[in-house]
Amino acid sequence: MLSKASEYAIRALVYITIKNRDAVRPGYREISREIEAPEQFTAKILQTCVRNKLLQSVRGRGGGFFFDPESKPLTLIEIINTIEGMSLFTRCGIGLSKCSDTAPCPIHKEYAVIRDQYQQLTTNTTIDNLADKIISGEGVLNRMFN
Amino acid sequence: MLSKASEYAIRALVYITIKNRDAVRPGYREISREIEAPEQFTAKILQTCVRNKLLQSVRGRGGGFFFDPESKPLTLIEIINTIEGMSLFTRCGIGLSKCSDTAPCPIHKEYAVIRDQYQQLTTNTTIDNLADKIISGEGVLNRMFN
DNA sequence: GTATAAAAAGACAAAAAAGTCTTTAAATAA
DNA sequence: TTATTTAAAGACTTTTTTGTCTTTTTATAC
Repeated sequence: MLSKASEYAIRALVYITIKNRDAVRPGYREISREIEAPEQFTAKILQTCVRNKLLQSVRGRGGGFFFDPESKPLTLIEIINTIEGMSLFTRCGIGLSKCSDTAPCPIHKEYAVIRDQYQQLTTNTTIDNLADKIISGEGVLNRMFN
Repeated sequence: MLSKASEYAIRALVYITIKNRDAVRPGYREISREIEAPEQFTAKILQTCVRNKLLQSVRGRGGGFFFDPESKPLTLIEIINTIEGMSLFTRCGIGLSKCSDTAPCPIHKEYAVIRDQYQQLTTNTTIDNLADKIISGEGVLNRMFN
């Protein structure tokens, strides 16, 4: 299960993407309100994204967050890795420190299948994919858009 | 991802099962040592299991933990539910409070598939299944058994 | 230039999870 | 009966995660 920080990050970045498509650069107040996440905590998470070049920002009047239109699509796994690291995709299913294909825990194989599927999903899904679904009405972020 | 408490619980209960098959009722000191988990924390987790009737114990000299041989096989999901609840199997993939089939988050369907597979795995896997694998040498708990 | 509006930064606080310590209760062996 | 061994119980501590508050920096508008 993702940390709250990762969840907020994904929701925030989807929101930013949607607004950017209308040439708007939202600020963290608006973002946190719309994705229903704590304001300052959202700000801090977005700072982390900016520091790690997943996202850009401008300060001052009329500032806000935005994506470089030139940059390649951002995958969920990149965000997760930035916010909480990769342990979700590497950790043993029952917490053995030295579980591996050669010395597997008794649920290793079955767990690895599921864990790898999740890794595939987060690798193949981009923030743009999610934004598309919101805009097409296939999915919901929280509030409605207009 | 499971909490550490759930991981320790599963490992401890597998260990107890294996020892019980040799008519031995291990204590929490031995258990925690063998599964490489903190001693008192393991004791507390086992207490929770006993209180919730997943497991039995006897106090005093020669006491320890054991399973009622009459009781039906214990599944992983029962243990997880006892230790940390079911949120792992119900929570939205990006943390939306009101994500559902009718108002799905943009990754709802794909995430639900994986989450349900994990639920199936933990529902269909019993502590005995894991113990069997250890004994047959297909899997490893941590130290070797003899 | 000055006021204003925004993100950045960092210290701080609260909550949750993980882990420890000490005392009590219960069972057995002697 | 008494000593010993074991689990139970509960208070306590530490660490991690989550969240807040205050100040600083930077950009823009006037």
